[in-house]
Amino acid sequence: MARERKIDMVILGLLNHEDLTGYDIKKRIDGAISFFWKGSFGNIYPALKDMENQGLITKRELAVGGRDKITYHITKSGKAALKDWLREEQVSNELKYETLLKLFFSGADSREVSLRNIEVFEEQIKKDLKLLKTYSETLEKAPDTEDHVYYSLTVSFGIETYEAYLKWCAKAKKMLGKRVMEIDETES
Amino acid sequence: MARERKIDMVILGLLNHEDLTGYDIKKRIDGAISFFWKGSFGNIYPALKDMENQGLITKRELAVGGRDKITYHITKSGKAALKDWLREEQVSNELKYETLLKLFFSGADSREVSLRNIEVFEEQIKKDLKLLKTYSETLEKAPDTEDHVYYSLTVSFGIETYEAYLKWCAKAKKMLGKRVMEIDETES
DNA sequence: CTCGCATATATCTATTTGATATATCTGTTT
DNA sequence: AAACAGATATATCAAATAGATATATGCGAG
Repeated sequence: MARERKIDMVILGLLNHEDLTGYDIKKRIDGAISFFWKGSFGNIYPALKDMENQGLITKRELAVGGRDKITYHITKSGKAALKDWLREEQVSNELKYETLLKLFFSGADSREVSLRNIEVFEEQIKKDLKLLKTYSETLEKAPDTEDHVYYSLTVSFGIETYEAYLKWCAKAKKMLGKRVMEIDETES
Repeated sequence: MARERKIDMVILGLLNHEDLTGYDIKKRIDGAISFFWKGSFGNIYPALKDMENQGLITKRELAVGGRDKITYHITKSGKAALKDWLREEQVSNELKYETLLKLFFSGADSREVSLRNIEVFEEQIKKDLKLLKTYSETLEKAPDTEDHVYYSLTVSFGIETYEAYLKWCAKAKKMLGKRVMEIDETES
């Protein structure tokens, strides 16, 4: 990896909206963002420390009801770093789909196993698509602000691709299922 | 991460077909597989060592023309491990798209910047889609074997999703472009 | 014959992942 | 009011991955 810590940009992007604790940041990432990016405490907390040292964010320790709580705030330098990143043309877009990996090597086992793997994938996608559609419906009722345009575009990206996945699932099941039938016929 | 090293399964899947060197494995991963999985020397070579110790693969040192070359061969135990993995229902399917991350935080900059980011994405997808279609054409001319079915399914997955991406790009550009025009009109 | 590129193995650091440790706060149940 | 489950909150650890680099040989073009 090396060179550019992407979690920094996620954090800056979130703090650009509102001050947050590390825990809050994790919750935000686990929401709508999780469809295209992930984050864990294991990289959020160290990143917050580093970024504070670099002056991209500032710390505010609060004792809310006797409980420790560290809120972070984006600085001017942090906002500049966020903009610099947005304007960088080099991006990394990667798919990491174990289902496809399994399918690619499925010659090592029976068609039933491949079909089951496609079904598992299909079930997951259907569930996620349902969730995305609730996001979409909520958006339709919300006021048409500038931020909503971008949020809405990422949601529609998810919906379009997941619908394409489902179409592919149907085709794949048909292709593998047909052969299963043909073999059945030959065997009978 | 911990728990299950996925690179092991990629290696077993490849070795299930033919004996390969670490370098060969890297080349295979950088081919069609790279659309849904990645691998680096930094995890391939250590994995090969570990898996040999575990008895999943065996080493064959060859001195081809005085040059060192270590070929690996899958064992019965390795084949069993590959099957076990194929039959495991729990999978991890993740998208990691920096373009969507940028779009999500695009409220921090101008519409021109967002539009440019979508264009960069679109260009990359068009290039990749072209490559996928050459894979697809090659496949059509090839004999209709069992392994080709699975390879063909992964290729068609890529084609379908990339076409959905392009449709979304057109929609997104329209949505952002329109607003740019509206602002232009207000300003003039 | 030498320059550049492909082959080949290997290692290093930075980063990410996933799990876990620790402790407090809050709401519900008995 | 005690007991408990679950959410909040920070933090760290080991394992895995990414990306770069080091090193050396083979091979084909000019």
